[in-house]
Amino acid sequence: MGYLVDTKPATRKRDSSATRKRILKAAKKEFSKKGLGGARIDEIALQSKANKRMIYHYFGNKEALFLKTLEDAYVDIRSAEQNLNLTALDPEEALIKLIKFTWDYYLKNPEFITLVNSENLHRARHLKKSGIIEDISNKFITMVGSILDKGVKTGQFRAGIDPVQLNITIAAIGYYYLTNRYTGAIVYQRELDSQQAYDERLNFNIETILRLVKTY
Amino acid sequence: MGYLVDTKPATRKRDSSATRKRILKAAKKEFSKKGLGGARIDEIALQSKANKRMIYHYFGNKEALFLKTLEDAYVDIRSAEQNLNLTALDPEEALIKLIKFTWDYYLKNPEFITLVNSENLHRARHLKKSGIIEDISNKFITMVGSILDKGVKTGQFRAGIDPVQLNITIAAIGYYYLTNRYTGAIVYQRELDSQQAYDERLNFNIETILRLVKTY
DNA sequence: ACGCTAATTCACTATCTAGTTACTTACAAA
DNA sequence: TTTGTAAGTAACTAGATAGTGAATTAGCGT
Repeated sequence: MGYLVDTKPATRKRDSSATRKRILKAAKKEFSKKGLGGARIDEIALQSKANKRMIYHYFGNKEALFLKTLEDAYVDIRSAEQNLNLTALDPEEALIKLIKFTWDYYLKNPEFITLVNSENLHRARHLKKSGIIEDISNKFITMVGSILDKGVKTGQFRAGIDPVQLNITIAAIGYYYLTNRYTGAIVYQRELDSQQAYDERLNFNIETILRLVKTY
Repeated sequence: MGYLVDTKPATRKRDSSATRKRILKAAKKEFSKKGLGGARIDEIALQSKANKRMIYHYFGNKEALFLKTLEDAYVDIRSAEQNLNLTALDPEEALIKLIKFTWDYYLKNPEFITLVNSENLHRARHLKKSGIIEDISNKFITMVGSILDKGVKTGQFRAGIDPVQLNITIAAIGYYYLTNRYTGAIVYQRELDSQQAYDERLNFNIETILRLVKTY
């Protein structure tokens, strides 16, 4: 009866990289849900089905695990941005694509926002120790700068816009809406987390940025 | 020698309202610094020089204390906004004044931002139970609406701008910059928390909003 | 088959932490 | 001066929590 027996190679019972991944996945969820202070190592161990001892073995301590989680989050968004290939596009289209991408990324990866918030609560004291962030951020900053330059040359955009301020603004109008949609719904007395509300906000954001940069 | 003795009424050794205030002040500091999960009741007791038992006596439990802290923060910013008397001004001036006020308030009351962030991490589950926020927010929302209406009548502003979206945007471009200035300094590789950086950001924000609403 | 190394487990600790029980004391009204 | 009440204190608990010591075992190269 051997021919009915599962013959695929038994999944490794010992697999450090798989365990690391499970831990990081669970850590991302736990830290983003409860913040650094509220997160529990025992919960991460439980959710990742890893022994708690392994967390300390691979990552050292809670704060180091938090930093690694954060670094991974930044690496992920920055590499997704690079894949957009914005520099090849018409500047206005490139800008719209960037706004949409940023919005969609925040919407589909809510952990990114809450992790970053948590880190800012601690005044970036973990990220300051990290070397990798600066490297991956460099390309991203120059990208928006070259979109702006191109737009100025074609006469579509005004001259003299600070690309860093623009970048911050593009992030801000999406990020703030999404982080604060829960208290926002109470303060503004309006449903902010339906698909329709999201669509309206994205359109408003595109208009905000285009009016800021375009020559009319 | 009696005439040199301190004759003013001895400060009350028992003063419930003073104790409540000390507790709330310490709670605001602790919650805003470490978030709901990271805050420690023992630390609040220590900083407020109140016995821990009094915290439970006056506020019930940690989460209820957090809610009260948050409510006070909202009451404070909303009443400050009311004192601006924006409706009497020229619409463009009113808008600029609101942008400046919002920016300055966030800058001078950093606890507001971190408390709101903490509450949003918990999906506003505390504020949802609060009745007072909706009441104080009402006037505020209509205020921006009437500034916009007035501006449309005088021909200074475009018609059809959603006052809630505008409001969210005004908050966003200030709030995001300030919450995220710590990770932002690393990502954008630029000092974001100097007085000069603040001034530049405020000017950029005013331009962003005016370009969004004005007819040219 | 053997033995080395790294992955994994288990049991443990010291400390912390939200919340409580039971008590003491200051103040003010009578 | 007495006395009821509310303010305040101290000591405690039960459970949680980050982190560790030491043993066990799976898989790999030889």
